[in-house]
Amino acid sequence: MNISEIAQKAGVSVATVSRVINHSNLVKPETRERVMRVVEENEYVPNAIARSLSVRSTSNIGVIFPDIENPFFSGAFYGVTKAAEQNHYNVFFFNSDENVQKEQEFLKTVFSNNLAGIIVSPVDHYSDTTRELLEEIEKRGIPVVLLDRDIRGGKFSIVMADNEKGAYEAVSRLIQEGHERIAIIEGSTLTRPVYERSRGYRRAMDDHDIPIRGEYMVRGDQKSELAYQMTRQLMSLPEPPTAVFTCNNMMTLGCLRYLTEQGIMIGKDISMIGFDDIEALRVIDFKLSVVERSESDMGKIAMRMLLDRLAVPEAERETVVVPVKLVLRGSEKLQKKNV
Amino acid sequence: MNISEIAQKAGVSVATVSRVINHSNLVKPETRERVMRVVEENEYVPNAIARSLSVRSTSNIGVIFPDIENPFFSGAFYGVTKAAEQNHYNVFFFNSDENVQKEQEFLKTVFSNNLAGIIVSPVDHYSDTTRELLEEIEKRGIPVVLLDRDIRGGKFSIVMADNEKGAYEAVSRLIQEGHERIAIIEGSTLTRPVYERSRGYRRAMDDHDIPIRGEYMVRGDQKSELAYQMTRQLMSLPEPPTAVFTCNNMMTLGCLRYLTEQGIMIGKDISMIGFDDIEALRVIDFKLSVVERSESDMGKIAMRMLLDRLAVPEAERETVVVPVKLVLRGSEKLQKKNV
DNA sequence: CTGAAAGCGCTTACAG
DNA sequence: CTGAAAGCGCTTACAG
Repeated sequence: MNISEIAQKAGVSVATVSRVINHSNLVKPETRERVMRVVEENEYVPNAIARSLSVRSTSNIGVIFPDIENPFFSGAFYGVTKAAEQNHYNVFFFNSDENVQKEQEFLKTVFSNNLAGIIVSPVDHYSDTTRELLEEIEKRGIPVVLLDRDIRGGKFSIVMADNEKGAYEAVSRLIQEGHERIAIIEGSTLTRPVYERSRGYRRAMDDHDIPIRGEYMVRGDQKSELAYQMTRQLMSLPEPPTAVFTCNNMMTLGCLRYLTEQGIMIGKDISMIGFDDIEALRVIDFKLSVVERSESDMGKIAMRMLLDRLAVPEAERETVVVPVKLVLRGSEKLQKKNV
Repeated sequence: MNISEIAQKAGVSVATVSRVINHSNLVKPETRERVMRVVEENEYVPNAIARSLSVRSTSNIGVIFPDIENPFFSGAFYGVTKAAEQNHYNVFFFNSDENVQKEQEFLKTVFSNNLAGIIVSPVDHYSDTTRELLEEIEKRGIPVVLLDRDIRGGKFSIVMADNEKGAYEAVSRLIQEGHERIAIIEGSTLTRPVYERSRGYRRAMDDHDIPIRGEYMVRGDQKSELAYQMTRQLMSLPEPPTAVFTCNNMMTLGCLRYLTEQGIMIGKDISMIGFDDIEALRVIDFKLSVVERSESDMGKIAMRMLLDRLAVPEAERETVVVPVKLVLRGSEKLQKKNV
């Protein structure tokens, strides 16, 4: 069933049918009624592909995240789909797997798929190629909104958490508990959130006149496995840290795995605060203190920003910072007083 | 940059350019070379929308899952995107939120978006409307693959876990540990996995001549919150169960939350086995025994089945059952010997 | 208010 | 091996 069959059955031209289904107001009420009846009787649904080709844009947006299995991203993705659905947008999803090449492959399909806009968490803060691709996309009138991560030298709309503040408060708290030997597991510095969390760490240390020791700043890659190894490295130091701040939830898990395997008790033998809450641990009342934020809100806000840009293309790029909250549950403390 | 500009620059017709980019072999090598050079110089990428309109199908598949934040589904989704990417398919994602209406809304967009195929975990096993929509979709030549859940009276390809066996083994194990008062938190019976897990429970009880007590079979809705309440109901019974089997990971979390809040120790005061592993608990060596399966494999297999159907449309519908594994970590036991 | 016609950017029988 | 032309199903100036 296509538009010309409907036109024929309703005894009008395809132009008129098109006007009716697009709610144009230059069509006589009786005509509209007649057409609508035929449309309903035949359960006619216009072909979105043909429409897209004609108007040269779609109601499809693209989302490119590095790791959909990370609860932060699945939460943010949920927020995006929710907001998209309410506004009658469809969403394409691409998993970049923390791989710049893949990300760029996906970015190149934006044009051929005529996407209306994209939401991206770029893999590599320093990738000029990604930045150029994103700029090219914007130049062609397709708005880009970054989520959580941004990119050096770029001037894009972005929604992010108050990373530095979260880290600052977490580390300050550890200091208040009497710690000086505080480690940070950073994740690759390729991302801005990690950079800001690292800065929060350093500022907290500086403000409390605690010297920063290079061997306490280790670098993972956002994933669990490397954080596990980095934790082993930290704990093998001649003078191991007495507290650890981990920069994201997957790395928190890797760190916990090592400590658990070694029988090092969290909140007893070592103190710990992680960035991002971990539902399963909260549920069983495992005393992990965390910096938390609302993932799904971040997704909704990103979609909202995209819609705004779509409505007013020449609007200013904006930066939205969502609040974080330090939730203390006990792991920031130390029972053995060996600090 | 479109096909006719390329044709002009290369001094050939658009038909020839089309043949070149589609790897048709009826084009002279020299011509092909000349065209390819122009294509590359101009970084020409064909418009996928126009191609779709012309060939009346796309390289886009749709995925409709009830809850992307559930690690089972985000894992399966990861598998789907991975396999899709390798085969140059894009994926649309819809979150049905365990809501039949939303699911059906999405299903209706399949035609207008010219999807090549869809992968679905239907919300309601008994929804005739959903079944009819899926049948309509197949009738129009668009293959449907169900993942994890199926639908009554439908005849679709499906990939699922060996649910009954998993439940049977879990419950049998609890019985071996000496339990007779074993509860099951079922989730809505609207889904087949839950139905099969329930059957595994009953068969295990029957095989060991343990009478099944209605008050021990309670019904959640796949989500955490209701499982929490059902656990409270169970534990408030005059004769509360001594062991619990939970039918999915979200319900396991809800159940754990209640027990933890009440200070009921898992593996000490009560025994427990859940369906689906929970990474965060494994990492901290929380002794939860579970029935595990590979989520991402299920996603990959679903995509593989879809591709097969796309390649051979008249192929038989198939059912793929992926294996499950009972992983015992201690929560199946009971330290207080009050069984 | 309505229709005829061109156009969106491709593909593909058909003819040569 | 190659091109002219029709067609995919819409939208939208243009003319009336």
